[in-house]
Amino acid sequence: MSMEETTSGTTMAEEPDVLDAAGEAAVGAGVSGAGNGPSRRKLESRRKLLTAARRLFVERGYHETRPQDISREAGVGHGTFYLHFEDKLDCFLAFTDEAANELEEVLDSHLENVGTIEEVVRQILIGTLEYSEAHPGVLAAALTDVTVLSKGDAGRKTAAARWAEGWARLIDGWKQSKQISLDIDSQIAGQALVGATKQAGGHASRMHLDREFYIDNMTRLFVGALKSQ
Amino acid sequence: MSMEETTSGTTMAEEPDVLDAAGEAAVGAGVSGAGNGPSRRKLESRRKLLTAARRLFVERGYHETRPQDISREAGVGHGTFYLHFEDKLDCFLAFTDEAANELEEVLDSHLENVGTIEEVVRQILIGTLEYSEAHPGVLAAALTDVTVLSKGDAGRKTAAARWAEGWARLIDGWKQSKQISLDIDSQIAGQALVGATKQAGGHASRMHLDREFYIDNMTRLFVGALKSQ
Amino acid sequence: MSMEETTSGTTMAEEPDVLDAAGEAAVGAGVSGAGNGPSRRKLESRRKLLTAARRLFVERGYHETRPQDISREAGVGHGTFYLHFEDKLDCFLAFTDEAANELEEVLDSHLENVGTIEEVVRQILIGTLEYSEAHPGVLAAALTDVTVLSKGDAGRKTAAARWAEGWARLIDGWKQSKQISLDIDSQIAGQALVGATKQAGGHASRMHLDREFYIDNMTRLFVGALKSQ
Amino acid sequence: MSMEETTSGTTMAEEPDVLDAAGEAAVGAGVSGAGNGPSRRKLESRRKLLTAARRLFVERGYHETRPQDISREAGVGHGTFYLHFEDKLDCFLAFTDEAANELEEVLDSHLENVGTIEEVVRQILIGTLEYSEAHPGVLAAALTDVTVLSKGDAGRKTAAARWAEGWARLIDGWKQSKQISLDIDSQIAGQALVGATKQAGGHASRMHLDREFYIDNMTRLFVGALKSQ
DNA sequence: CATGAATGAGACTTCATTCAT
DNA sequence: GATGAATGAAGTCTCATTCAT
Repeated sequence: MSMEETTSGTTMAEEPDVLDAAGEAAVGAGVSGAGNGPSRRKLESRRKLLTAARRLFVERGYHETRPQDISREAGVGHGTFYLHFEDKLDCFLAFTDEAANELEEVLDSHLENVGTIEEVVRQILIGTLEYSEAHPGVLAAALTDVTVLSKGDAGRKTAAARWAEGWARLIDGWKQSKQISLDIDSQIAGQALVGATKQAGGHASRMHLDREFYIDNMTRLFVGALKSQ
Repeated sequence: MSMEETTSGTTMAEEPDVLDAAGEAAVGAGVSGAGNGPSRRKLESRRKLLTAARRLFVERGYHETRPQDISREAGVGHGTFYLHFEDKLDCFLAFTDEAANELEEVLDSHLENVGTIEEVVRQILIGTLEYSEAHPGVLAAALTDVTVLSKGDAGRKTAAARWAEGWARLIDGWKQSKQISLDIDSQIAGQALVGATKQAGGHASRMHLDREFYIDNMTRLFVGALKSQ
Repeated sequence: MSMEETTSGTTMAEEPDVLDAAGEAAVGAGVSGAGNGPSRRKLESRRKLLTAARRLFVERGYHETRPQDISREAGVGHGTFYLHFEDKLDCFLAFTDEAANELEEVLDSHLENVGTIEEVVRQILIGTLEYSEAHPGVLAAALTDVTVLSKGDAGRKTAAARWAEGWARLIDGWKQSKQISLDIDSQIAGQALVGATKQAGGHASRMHLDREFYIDNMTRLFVGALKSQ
Repeated sequence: MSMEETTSGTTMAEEPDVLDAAGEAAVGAGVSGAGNGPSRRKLESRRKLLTAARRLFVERGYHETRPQDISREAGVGHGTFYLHFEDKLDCFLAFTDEAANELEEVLDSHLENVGTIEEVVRQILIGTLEYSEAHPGVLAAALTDVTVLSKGDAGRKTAAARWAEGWARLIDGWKQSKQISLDIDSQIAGQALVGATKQAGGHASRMHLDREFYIDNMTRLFVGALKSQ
């Protein structure tokens, strides 16, 4: 399961690819050389903002979080926010993207050397649960649907869409290897599994369900759904 | 599958059981006699507001709809809104409740004389799709999660919760009649099915998927999930 | 010299045409009857805002005056401003319009029973000066050019344009009655006279020039210009 | 007609009188020897900024132009702006001054070997029009009144004031040589002519009036005004 | 019961200017 | 000298709710 990067209005490498080997040797005025990406300072600001944004979007939700709250939480000036993000939505999508990347990484690591459908499904559920426990509320917040809000950003993919596509790719693989019926539409199934995970996961978290119990149940449901017929 | 009425800050019969026998009685003082229910005039206002609210919540979403818009669309004064609803959220929940009632009615009618699990599942999906086509966007809007927003209304049940409970009741029945495994937790499964329906339904609608294709696929997935093991 | 009303985004009668003869007899809920213009209360708010706007636009200029300053000065809430004016520019144009109307009235009263070109010119200058002394700074502020700022309001006429048209109409009359040369273009001359008045008037005010001296000089210049050839 | 240089917060020769004999002398420390004027590098930056400022002030107006825009348009860093100008107003006044100098030069060249009042007036109008056509919008922008904005710069003369003084000097000359009446106040007349030119010129430009037509009309008006009585 | 004007906290965003590099 | 990231006060405008009529 893999999720590709989505385009962003203010995309930016999360970390400088390489720190200037010898910054002080730089050509002109002692700043960084020409053609460099964003400076270390700028990246630090962005990181602070993104961290603060995550905390607040998770705690309060999109609509209850104001850009100036994010700035204050990040310890930077109000205006700095708009230096790094076009607007509030751009910031939210950056948060969403980051969360999707992190989850993807966790899931990828859980999927090494895993064979059967059941194993894969179980590992995805375990990975998701682990991520949820390590970052409580992040997935729920990142899956918030803000498509209605988008104006020009309509092109940017939601976390849910990315996740559904990941499932769809797995399902297509299983169809090709004849492990599941060709009658299953990978898109529909992918969407359904994401929706089920989101809703049931929220329920499990609210109800403090037993971890094993939840995983076992969901695995059974998902495998049953996929292996149907 | 049935969904009970949820409590509302300003609950009120959706339709007057009986129209005032003598309309002119309301003209004079504008208030009907003591002990009476709400007057016809008041009910008409509420109906106009609720109809307008539905249209706007569906078209624009919760956050993009202002009470003033609802009042104008309803053709009543801005202040009238607050005679009928405690606040904007109360109005939204009234809309949500109404939609859930309508869907429940449709589903109930689809479930008369239906026997096998597969038939039930298929009829629920068909009923849901029919409702969605008759009232485009209403389900998506009604399933909007506003739990973050609720202050004192935390007790009111969301449409999704009501729907999940409906599924859970069905599942418990199937478990009792040994049609499906006792290992399936009805709460988890109910939540999962609702989540899957919501997400995949939105996908199908966005993609204009073929009706039969969607129903067949979803039925297979759901039945497979429930009959697993 | 007369200036017609220009259209406004939020045009509104300055005063209620007639007060309801018997307001308490009104049909419905005891408010004003159907089809009425704005209520007395609303007109009072608008008046307070317009008076405050005038004072501030005159004292500080357009760019240095904020809507919330106007609201505070008017003693109404910040939001009330936007109940009466689409935006700051709309408010400025309302001020501008009002000033033009007032000046027009003064000039019209000065132009009754005035015959020769010289008399007319002198009376216009005197009237303008009187208005300027009665309302110091208002003309200068109202003649501020904000055309660059307008977006959709491009159609609204500036005070300067209205004034220039007034001159042009007079000039056309003099041409018809053969009092001045047909070679004079009334539009160009009208614009030139307005520009001259504005600039020289500002100078006179800044320098505290003697009233008679200023009027005599300007009259001579204007009459000379018009009677040229 | 001549206009003297006005004092500026960051006055600086418009062009280096002599280019640094040895450009490489500036490379090393980036600062030329003690007692030298500004280095070539600095002057180049200032020129780029002033050129960009002119374009933007003309296209967008004072308030719609931000120092950052000017810097970007000039291709220099945002901070560089403040190395060359005290603030935005200082930059605007530098632009204004430059435009006034250019116009003055054009007018001076048009006034060589010109005798009669009518010839002088006509040549001034022609020169102004030529300048306006060569630099569209520059005069209008440079005549923008920013006196309200000035804080400590109250002493700096506006372009309009300089221009009016030019006219006044001419008028005083004509009075001395008895070509026009001694009753004409040169200050008032100068201001009036500048105002007339500004307003009517704007009108002509907006309406795309015929060049000859405009010049003829204005000449007649101005000469008539000056020769009055 | 109905109205719609009024409210004011607060939303999002900009921008002239400073300052560390 | 030059840079551009950072700043935060200030700007315009909105909107859920109240209240006088």
